[in-house]
Amino acid sequence: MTSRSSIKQQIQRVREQAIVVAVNRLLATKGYDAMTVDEVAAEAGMAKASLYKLFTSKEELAGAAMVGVLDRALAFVDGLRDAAREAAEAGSPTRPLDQLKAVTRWAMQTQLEGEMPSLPAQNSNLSASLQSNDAYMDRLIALSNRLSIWITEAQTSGQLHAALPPELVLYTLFARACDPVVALLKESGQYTNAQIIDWVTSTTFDGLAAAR
Amino acid sequence: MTSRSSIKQQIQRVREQAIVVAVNRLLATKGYDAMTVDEVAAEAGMAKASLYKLFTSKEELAGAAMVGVLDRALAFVDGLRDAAREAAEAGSPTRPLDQLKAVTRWAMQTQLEGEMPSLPAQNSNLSASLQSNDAYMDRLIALSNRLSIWITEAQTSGQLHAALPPELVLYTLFARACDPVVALLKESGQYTNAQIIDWVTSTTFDGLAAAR
DNA sequence: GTCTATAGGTCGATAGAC
DNA sequence: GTCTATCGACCTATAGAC
Repeated sequence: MTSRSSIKQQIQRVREQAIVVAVNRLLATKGYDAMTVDEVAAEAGMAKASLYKLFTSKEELAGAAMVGVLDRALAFVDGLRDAAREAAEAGSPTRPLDQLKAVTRWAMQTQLEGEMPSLPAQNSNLSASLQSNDAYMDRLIALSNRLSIWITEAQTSGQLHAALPPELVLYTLFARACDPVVALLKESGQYTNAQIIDWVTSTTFDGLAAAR
Repeated sequence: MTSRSSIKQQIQRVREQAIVVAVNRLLATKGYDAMTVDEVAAEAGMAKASLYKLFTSKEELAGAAMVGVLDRALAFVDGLRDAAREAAEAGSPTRPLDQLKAVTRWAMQTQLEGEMPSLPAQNSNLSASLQSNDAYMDRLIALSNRLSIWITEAQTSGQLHAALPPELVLYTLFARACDPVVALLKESGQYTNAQIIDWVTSTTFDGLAAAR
């Protein structure tokens, strides 16, 4: 009995994952409004009715995809933190500023790979739905907290402009994660991904102006 | 005859303007997808059918609003250019970098006033429609050209990081004109518009990192 | 005021596992 | 035979277009 139910649950998990992967790609390529639930079902290889057994609305689909990226971001951040801890014990501490840069680069890489889902900034229904989505909010807050620690440390140690509100720095990092500039440079087809990441990271932290 | 027809044309212009103003505000507040043509007609104070006599599609409405902002941007840029010319003749030249900063501040101010229409980055139909809209493309190119002159000058004179492709700088300025960070800071309600503009301009040109 | 297409959301028939 | 997962077909509201 338990094994039967466990197998069913496994199958269900697999189908859920197929859906989330499809949603992630569609959100990354077409955006929320242009994405239709029919497309999601088709790309996940099942009927729309089956999809609606697992997710109750289009908004919930978006929420699940966002939970997915936030989990990946948290895993990356925790990896960085652990590496920094080891490095510190080995006598070569990591600067918080470099951790923030690494996260930024990870986000841009994800975007360049077409794996960064992005939602419309202005959509009150969707925003409301996300804000009442506990799985999403927990991860968003967890990620914000981890980043805020590095931001504050970098400001205290004079690596980040201390006059800026930490909030502004945090928002800026989130905004750069889906910066249209990255997509525009990629579309131009003239630059390598590595080049794009270097440049946009550089403008984010050091600005457009020449070194002073 | 001619006067009657001219009056009709005047009325038509007024109605067109009412529509464009409505579209501009709706695009700035709700975005393209959430904006309905019914709302536009209601806010412009006319029946939807009348609206469709003047604009043949929702995409054309968006195009007209974009032409509107681009015209305002061009007017602002030309004002700056003329002022700089006079100042130069009076012996106090203006740095191209400061011109670019002024344009950035103007764009953020416009956004904070809820007058910056913004379109979804990813919407192939809309993009295609805009790219075949001559009025829009002419102005976009005109604005890009004027900004590119300043960008190149600022790079040659060492005010802007010369290793960055001018294209990247241009894209970044356009992106900052509808930067979500501005909206987020405004929503937090903790800062004045002037403060927000100063901070975001500063991060755009000098970055998040502390002065080197 | 009407038409129509689209897309979010539902339902009942079917099939396969036990 | 029952139970349940699945899916094609369906419904309906909305919004663009005339």
